[in-house]
Amino acid sequence: MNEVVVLTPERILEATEEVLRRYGLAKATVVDVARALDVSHGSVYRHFPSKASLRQAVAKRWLDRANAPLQKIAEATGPAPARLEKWLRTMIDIKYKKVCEDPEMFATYLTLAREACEAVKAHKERLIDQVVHIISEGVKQGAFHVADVKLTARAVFDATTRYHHPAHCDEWNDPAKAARVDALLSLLLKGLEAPRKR
Amino acid sequence: MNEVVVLTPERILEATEEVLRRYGLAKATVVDVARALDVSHGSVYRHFPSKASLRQAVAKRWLDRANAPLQKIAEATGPAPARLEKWLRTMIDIKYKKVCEDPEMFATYLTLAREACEAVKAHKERLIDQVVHIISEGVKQGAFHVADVKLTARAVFDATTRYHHPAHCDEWNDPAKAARVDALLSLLLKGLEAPRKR
DNA sequence: TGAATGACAGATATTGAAATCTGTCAGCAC
DNA sequence: GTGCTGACAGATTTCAATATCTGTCATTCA
Repeated sequence: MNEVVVLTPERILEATEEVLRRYGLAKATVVDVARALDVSHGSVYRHFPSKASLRQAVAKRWLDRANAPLQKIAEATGPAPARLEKWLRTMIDIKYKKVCEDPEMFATYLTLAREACEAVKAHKERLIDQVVHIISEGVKQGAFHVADVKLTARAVFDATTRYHHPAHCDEWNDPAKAARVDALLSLLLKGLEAPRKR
Repeated sequence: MNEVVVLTPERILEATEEVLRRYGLAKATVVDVARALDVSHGSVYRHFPSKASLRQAVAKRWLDRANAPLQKIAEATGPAPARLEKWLRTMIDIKYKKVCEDPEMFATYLTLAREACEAVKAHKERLIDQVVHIISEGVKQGAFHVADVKLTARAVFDATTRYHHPAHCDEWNDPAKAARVDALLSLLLKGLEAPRKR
């Protein structure tokens, strides 16, 4: 129907990511995004009220993409301990791969995420809900012995911070990383599986 | 003997801390330090080869002071589980108090620590050695069941990162912090105490 | 009528000249 | 001789003028 493609938020986000990739976070301007789309920068403001909101939307997209594979694991069936371990390893892997593949883009998204702290909070909550889901199934299965599932899920998430929080990404190249992750996960799973007494 | 107090590295460090406190990291200059001591800035360079080395020395002093109370706990006697818990809680408290009492100074030391990453590494190693010490006593006492003490000590240290690493200090005001720390420590201690099978 | 434009004001970033700082060293004082 | 000074060169930071960007809106175009 249209020869001229309509300007949608989706297309703008696409273009914004491209511009961020090319120019980097500091140099990327709304004018650049508009130029990439061959429209005036005023048009971009028709879809996003501010540059900040545009950046937030990009951050949100990124977080959503990172979330998808984890959601799948959380929703799967089978013994909870193995699933929790897989979930944690996958989260650690996703972050590690992101930073390896394109460290500059990772740094860009990191700063973006800092700005969009509300979106990050929501993202974290979703992740913790997934852990809650796995752990509560583990309790039902009799594999885990846990007093407060929500609190414990947070504890598991917190305990692995060192390996999934971007603040620590420059330590993810430690050659002993694999062994250290193994030790940590083994300790956590032992703690979850131990009959409760504390 | 001397009416004029001699210029020692110790006095220079003292003055440097004072200058950092007054002017902040960005504005503190070697000239300021010299002025505070009422000497020429050339004299400072007689004791420290560069501004960077002076900063590193200040960072090291700070880390050493933070280390002292923990060292004491590690060297104490008694049941290892309680001692480990106390050690971890003390580490968490020390950091929290530092950031509460004087957030600006904390930020200053944080940046200083970033620059002196070698000193920080050494500091961390000392801390982990303390955890190793406590855990290995726990194993001797039959309270802990652990395959690789060193690796497990690192795992415990890593697991608590969220509550002692300065990168996360802006989340230390969470009202649920106490409950979350409790849950985390309880999980870790359960993991250490559980008969090993993994 | 509804999307897009482009000129505009105020905010933010860049730039280059001037000021300040770092690090050195010949010389002074004790 | 030992420890300090103060002048100096080169590096870094500051500051203010200039350029660019953000966000708005009256106007255009289909």
